Amino acid sequence: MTSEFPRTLKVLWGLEGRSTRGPQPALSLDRIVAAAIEIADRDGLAALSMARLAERLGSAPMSLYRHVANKDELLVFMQDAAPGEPPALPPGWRASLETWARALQAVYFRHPWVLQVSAGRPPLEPGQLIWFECGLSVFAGTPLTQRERYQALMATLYFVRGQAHVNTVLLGDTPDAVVGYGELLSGLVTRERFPALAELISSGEFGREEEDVTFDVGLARLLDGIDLLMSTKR
Amino acid sequence: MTSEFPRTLKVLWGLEGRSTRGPQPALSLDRIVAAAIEIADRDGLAALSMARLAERLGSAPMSLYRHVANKDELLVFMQDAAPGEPPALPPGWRASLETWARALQAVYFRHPWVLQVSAGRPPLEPGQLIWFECGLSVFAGTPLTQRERYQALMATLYFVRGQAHVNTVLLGDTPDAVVGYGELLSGLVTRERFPALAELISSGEFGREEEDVTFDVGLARLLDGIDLLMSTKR
DNA sequence: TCCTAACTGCGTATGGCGTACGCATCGAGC
DNA sequence: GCTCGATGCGTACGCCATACGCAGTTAGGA
Repeated sequence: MTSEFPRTLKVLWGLEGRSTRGPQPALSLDRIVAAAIEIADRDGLAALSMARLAERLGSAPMSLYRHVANKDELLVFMQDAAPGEPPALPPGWRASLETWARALQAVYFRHPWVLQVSAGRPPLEPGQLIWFECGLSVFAGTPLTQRERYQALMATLYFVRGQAHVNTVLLGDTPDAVVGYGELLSGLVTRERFPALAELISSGEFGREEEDVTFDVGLARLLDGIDLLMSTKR
Repeated sequence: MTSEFPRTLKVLWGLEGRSTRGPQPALSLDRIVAAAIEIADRDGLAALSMARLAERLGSAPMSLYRHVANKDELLVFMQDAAPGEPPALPPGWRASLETWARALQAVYFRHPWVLQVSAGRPPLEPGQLIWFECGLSVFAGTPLTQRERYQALMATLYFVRGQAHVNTVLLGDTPDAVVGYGELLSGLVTRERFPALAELISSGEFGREEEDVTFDVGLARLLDGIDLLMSTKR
């Protein structure tokens, strides 16, 4: 039955039998994945090459392929390991879902490259499913149907991923790139072509916040909407 | 004043003067960008190489660099051109914002690679600002402050981008990859380790929808939340 | 005890990629 | 007709993933 699983999944779920023959391995999958995550965290996914990874591990590039089928498989292993354990949930669905969303956002900010790897299929890795399970458990005891729970969780996931993607992958995590943005923008935005945008800029409330609360405000709106659905069913 | 703009922006906003000297250009920026978008649409961003692009245009790879500084600049030009014109908005903020969100979603589904290019800074391209302007104009006449309008629009943007990213970039647009997913999943998900997930699966309402309405349902929840904010201020 | 077979590490080589550099050619302005 | 900037592009370089095969190591079976 487990023979129909691809090799990658067998390894992830610990279904792979291993013989003890041969020399003591100097490399291990765990060491490789940990080092790869370190590189991707610090220098970005583009800086992660098999050569650089091998260099950091003190081995030759081709040695990695004894433990990893190819770079894509390595990315799957990294994606599975990066999120770690989901958070402990407080009582109440709303506080729980907010906790889940903030914890997931923290994962994406710690490991922005996770948002750049493509799985090509729905998640089957244990690291992904644990988070999915944790998110679903939020709705235990609520009047939502199974379908509605799934939809509410996916809406939250979409929002969190979108926010993290825009603020880490799209814009980069360097606030240096934003210096001079206001000047460039006002040099391009005319009141005739961009009336609403010009009004936003001239209101002075655009980008002037000490801390970006857009995530909090948007998440609160989404949770309000889910709460409204729940209250109509009680 | 316009001299402080980087070359890329000057070209995009039509601020670049061009001399008429020299031979008739066989290539043009528009042709290059259009062909690049075609390749990225059909075969994905990974399949877009300068060599392949030149081949499609019937020229040599290095000829492209007379019109484009490098591949990153080409991606910026593509990103600016891909969205096209924003939609015409119906009356009413809610219908307008929903129209804007659906139109944006359609853009991301037509050009999934847009979600994979990194700008590194907030948007300054005219093609991006037009959509931003259109989105902001939705809130004209509502009681929301400028900051609240910005936050509501960004929340919608996050949701749309997140949904599109998960369903095109992360999962791929090939539904073939989903066949056998349910079998693999139920082979891995045990009721002990994944109680909520197991209940969702056994409810039979997981992935059984003829058409995925998760986007519509989630968007409705978010709009409900924005509506609630608005009604408290009236 | 020794053989054998599995397993590890890795050197070499190939094909693709982005692109720096420089040369030949073209054609409008003087 | 000369000039000078613009265009097209051939060559070359360094980086990338990785196919292939060889050599060294070690536990289990004879």
